[in-house]
Amino acid sequence: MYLPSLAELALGSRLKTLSDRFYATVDEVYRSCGAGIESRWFPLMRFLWEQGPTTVTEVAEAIGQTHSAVSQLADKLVREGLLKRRNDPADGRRCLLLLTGKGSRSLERLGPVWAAIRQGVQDSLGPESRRLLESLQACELALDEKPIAERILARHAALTQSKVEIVPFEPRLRTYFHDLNAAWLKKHFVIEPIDEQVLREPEHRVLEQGGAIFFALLGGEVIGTCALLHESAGLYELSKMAVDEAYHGLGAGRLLLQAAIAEFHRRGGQTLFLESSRRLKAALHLYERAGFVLQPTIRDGSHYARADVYMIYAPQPAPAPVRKRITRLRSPHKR
Amino acid sequence: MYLPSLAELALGSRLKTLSDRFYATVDEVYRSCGAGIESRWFPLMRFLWEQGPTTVTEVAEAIGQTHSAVSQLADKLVREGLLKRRNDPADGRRCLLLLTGKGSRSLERLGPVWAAIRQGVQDSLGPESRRLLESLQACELALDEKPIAERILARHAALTQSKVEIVPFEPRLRTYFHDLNAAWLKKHFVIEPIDEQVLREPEHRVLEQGGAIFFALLGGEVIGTCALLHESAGLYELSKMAVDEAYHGLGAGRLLLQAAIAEFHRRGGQTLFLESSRRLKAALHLYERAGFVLQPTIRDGSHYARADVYMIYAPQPAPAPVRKRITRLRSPHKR
DNA sequence: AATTATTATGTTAGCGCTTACATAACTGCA
DNA sequence: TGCAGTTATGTAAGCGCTAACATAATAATT
Repeated sequence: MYLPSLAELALGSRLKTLSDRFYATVDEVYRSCGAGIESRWFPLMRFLWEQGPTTVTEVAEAIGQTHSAVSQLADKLVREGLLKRRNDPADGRRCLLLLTGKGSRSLERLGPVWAAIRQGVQDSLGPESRRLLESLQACELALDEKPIAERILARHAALTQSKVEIVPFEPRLRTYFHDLNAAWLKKHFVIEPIDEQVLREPEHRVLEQGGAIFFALLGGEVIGTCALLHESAGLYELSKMAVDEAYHGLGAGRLLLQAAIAEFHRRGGQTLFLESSRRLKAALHLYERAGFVLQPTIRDGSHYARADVYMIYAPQPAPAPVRKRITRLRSPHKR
Repeated sequence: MYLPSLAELALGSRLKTLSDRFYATVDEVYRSCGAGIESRWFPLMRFLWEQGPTTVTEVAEAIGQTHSAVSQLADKLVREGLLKRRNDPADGRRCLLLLTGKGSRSLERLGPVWAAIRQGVQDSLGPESRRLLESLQACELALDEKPIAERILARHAALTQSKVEIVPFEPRLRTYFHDLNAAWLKKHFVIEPIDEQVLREPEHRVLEQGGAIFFALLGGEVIGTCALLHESAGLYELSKMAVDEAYHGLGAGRLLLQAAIAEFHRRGGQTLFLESSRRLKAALHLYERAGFVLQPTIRDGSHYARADVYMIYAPQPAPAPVRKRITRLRSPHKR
């Protein structure tokens, strides 16, 4: 699934889809049971059933819709013979909606169906059912309290001031090194044993071997990381580069690369390479712009099963030296 | 709010509303930031940005939409100049969607906006943000695994077999006596001190005073309750009647009333009365059908501030005696 | 009483999406 | 090789809802 990776950014889309699925499910049940009503009619009809004749606007507020929606739905239900409209004697503008005998009778027969729906949903979702309802209510309250747009714009104003900051490894950030990398590895490939070792013991596997690790911070939050591995004298590997997907586009990747390259120079390195995969288009683009040059072969003795791209850092316009032994490019895993 | 009381029955409706609110919020933010894109375009564009040129169907699957929706959205984005369509050389049926330069540039500028959206949502929802996302994912997985409609229909088949069952008080059910009543009290009124006492200590306040309590069970689950209070010699009060809103329509209310009335007779009671409120239309209707008759006055020395209806059990067609002292009917609380 | 707001509702155009269908291109098997 | 089935996509009609407007009744103010 792609949408979950976008977290808060695609909530509208996911909620809509889920909503449609619930509507469709309930409609299927109603059809199977010969209920004679549709899922979208339910809030209106149920409300009238409980509360008796009610004006359009009151219903609309109760069921969280616009008055237009209620008015139009009412027209349709009148045509179906489930509803009547009646003028409010006390106020000529108002229009009372009330169930007809047929409407009431339809609902009265639905008791067992509703119970079954509740139980069926609970069966399917388990304890998640309760949690979803609680989250929903909390969100509704939060939205009512203060429009989120305000907070977002405030955050945006703050963000355009603040910059992504690059810091070196600290023990308390170790877990981020693992989690940020595990996210993209799991999404696109699998976590190979060598990955797990490096990610779990960065001090031992990276720092003590003469490498370095950097983190990208935004407003104190860790949003990305990358490692410079010391392979052998003068030979370094750029690896374990990861930026939280929700924070792509802030330039964190570019800054991490720059930091790693600066460190490579500071340590007097001679060759800096990286291995990657053609599937990671955005990353490859980033590497190119930072001065890495695509090699026509994969690296001899590659560390990773997923590697089908080999790049060498060569900031000068002159291309980096090409290795003699030519290996056939592995084709990317076909989906 | 009315919809939350429907719990699992109105999920579609609530999710839809929430979805629309998120869309609207994000659109407002995009407009304020001059982003030049709309919230509904985001999943498609972001996906193309990350993955490069992709066919319509692949995009549709990734972002959880139909191919038609993607195709139509693509047309619109092509008109906006953000997208290009290109024929797949390898397969003449396919159509690759890819961002134009303008499209890519629009997205590249959005990094800080996305970060602000994430942070803003988290600010507003607090820890609920994470919980909502987790619940969402769990629901999506559950729906994918097995269609809920099947389970609901299975439950429905079982329910139409099984019946609502009425049982007397047991200590282990004490909490239901409280919770079921607290639900409607809180929804329509407030919990008065006398309510709290009776609900918290039913053994002391009801049973030991010569009263009785009944519960309605459905498939072992407690869905309703009601109490018969012993007021004085021969005088009983029907009170604390509550049925879980999601299980209205199964006849639990009627059965509870019948049980209480039978108990009243068994104990040789002479008068059985109840106090209620005009706002509880459905309940009043139920009382009438069970043989209670509306009195023109409220009860002298009423127990409850919310009471504006006084009914006496008089199963014969002959009306119950009317008290002498006439008190003005309190008008219902105007909303 | 006359006026100006406010409130309640219906109406219209349009958006986003779906379903159902149509069409074209590809695949596999006899 | 040819034909049936499958796959990828576009198109049309329609649904549910919204925003924007129109209208009428009521409430508030002068």
